[in-house]
Amino acid sequence: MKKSSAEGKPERDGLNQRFCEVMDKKSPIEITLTERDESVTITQWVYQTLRSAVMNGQILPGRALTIRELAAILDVSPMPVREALRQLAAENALEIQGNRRVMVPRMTAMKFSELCEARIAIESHAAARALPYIDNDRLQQLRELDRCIDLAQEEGDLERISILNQNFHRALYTANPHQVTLPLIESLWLQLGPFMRLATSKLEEHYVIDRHNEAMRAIEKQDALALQLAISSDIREGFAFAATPELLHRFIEQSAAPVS
Amino acid sequence: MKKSSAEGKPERDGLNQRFCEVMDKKSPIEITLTERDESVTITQWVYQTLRSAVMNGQILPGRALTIRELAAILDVSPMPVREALRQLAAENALEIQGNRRVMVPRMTAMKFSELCEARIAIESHAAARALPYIDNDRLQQLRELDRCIDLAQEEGDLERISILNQNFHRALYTANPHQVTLPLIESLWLQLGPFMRLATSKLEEHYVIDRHNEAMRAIEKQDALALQLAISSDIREGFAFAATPELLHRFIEQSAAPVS
DNA sequence: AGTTAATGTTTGTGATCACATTTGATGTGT
DNA sequence: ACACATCAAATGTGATCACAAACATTAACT
Repeated sequence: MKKSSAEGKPERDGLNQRFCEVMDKKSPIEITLTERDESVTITQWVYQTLRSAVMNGQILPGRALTIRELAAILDVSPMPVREALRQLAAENALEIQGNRRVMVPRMTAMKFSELCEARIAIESHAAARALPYIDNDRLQQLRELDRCIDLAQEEGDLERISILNQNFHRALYTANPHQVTLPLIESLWLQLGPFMRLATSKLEEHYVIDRHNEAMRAIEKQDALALQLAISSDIREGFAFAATPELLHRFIEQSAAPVS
Repeated sequence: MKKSSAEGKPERDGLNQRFCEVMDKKSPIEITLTERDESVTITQWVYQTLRSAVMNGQILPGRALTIRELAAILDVSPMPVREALRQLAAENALEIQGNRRVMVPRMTAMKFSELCEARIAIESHAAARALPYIDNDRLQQLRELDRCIDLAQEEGDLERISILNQNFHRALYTANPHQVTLPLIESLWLQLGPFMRLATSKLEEHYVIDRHNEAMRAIEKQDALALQLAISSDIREGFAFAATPELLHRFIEQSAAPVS
């Protein structure tokens, strides 16, 4: 089938997750590999893998991504990589330069600010639009997620906090059965990428008011304005660490490749 | 030498233009073909062609699009079609079902409403964010576009009105050099697709207040709220014809494939 | 006659090959 | 020593082929 190398390559045993690192001429690229479910296409698996890598900031901005290199890392043929890259580029997770080279877009302070404000504008809108559709089941689901987040916050499990926080927002917006903005919101999440993780890590320090509880009270009262305010505050305070231009600059510089 | 591929520059597709119609077992599919510039990759040309076809409502929703069929129509190999389809699907212009079949998503009254409200929320935000960056050049450019729209409106050139209207909005939002919402906005435009054209056609009948002029006065005064109001009104009144559930329903039914 | 099983066709997915363009290194000239 | 021309390796694009799953049609059976 797709196996062409006669070499006894290291078998993928029950280990659910491992790391693959390749030292290229440029900078090393490290991607978390997960077991591929046979029921999903290779392209989808590659897409999800690369998406996670971008979201987790495992690929540093400015680094040129080549199809063949990624194919070698993921141990697949170039074809699925090609399609996954194009899809991610269409979602603004990756950027195709004039050279037809693909890379993670570099972050700037202004762009970061714009992304945050866009998140606030769109997500508060999505929340208000979802409000009338929230039934008891959904409310209970949101409460459960909020509880889990609190739990994860006590344990300091940043990975879990980040994912659960996304799930909370997603569960809120998808209450609207005619939802059309979630793909746009997810695109913004992707572009904010590793900074969302930084946000959650800093959130633990400050441990501000639980805006999720505030949001739920607004939902119970069917108060759209209060809900929008809660969501806006949640997002804004999530990135409060970046309010200090100094800190923001440091994070951005950290992820910025040297100007070539 | 260097081509900005990501830029969707408005191409004058009025020159050599012919139609290609294919009668399949199902429903006929008719796509406007334009001359392919040699400096553009085939994939990009296919992408733009299919994108225009979707935007103009030349492909009726629910119709299954197959790679080989489109490849035959466009007289290219299946490969560029495959990539273009995936890209359009990532932009929510097309929808991939579980069957791995691709089609133009069907429109519903509620979805239409959600798309309009999303447009208003995001575009008024983008307008406000662009306001501080609008200089004299940009203002003059907007005035010129507004003038052209008025001209086209007198001539009743719907095609031209639609394109110029998009250009006006684009020119406004892109004044912000750190713009991040334009791709999201264009995704919404794509999803509204043929209805934007219907909107302009109906607009001619009513010929409401020129909201573009109102927007420009707001810009001159640097009045963000007034600008947001003008943009919101422009969008809402553009789809005012759909305010009547009866009319909206007729348009949607018109483009809805029979339930299979 | 209506439902189900079997079969031939179509379609998406993935792999491999060919080629033009770009990249990066090497060598040359002033 | 530095700028420029030259050349080889690498890369994206596009085409073609192979195959399994899905589809549509036909045949068989209750």
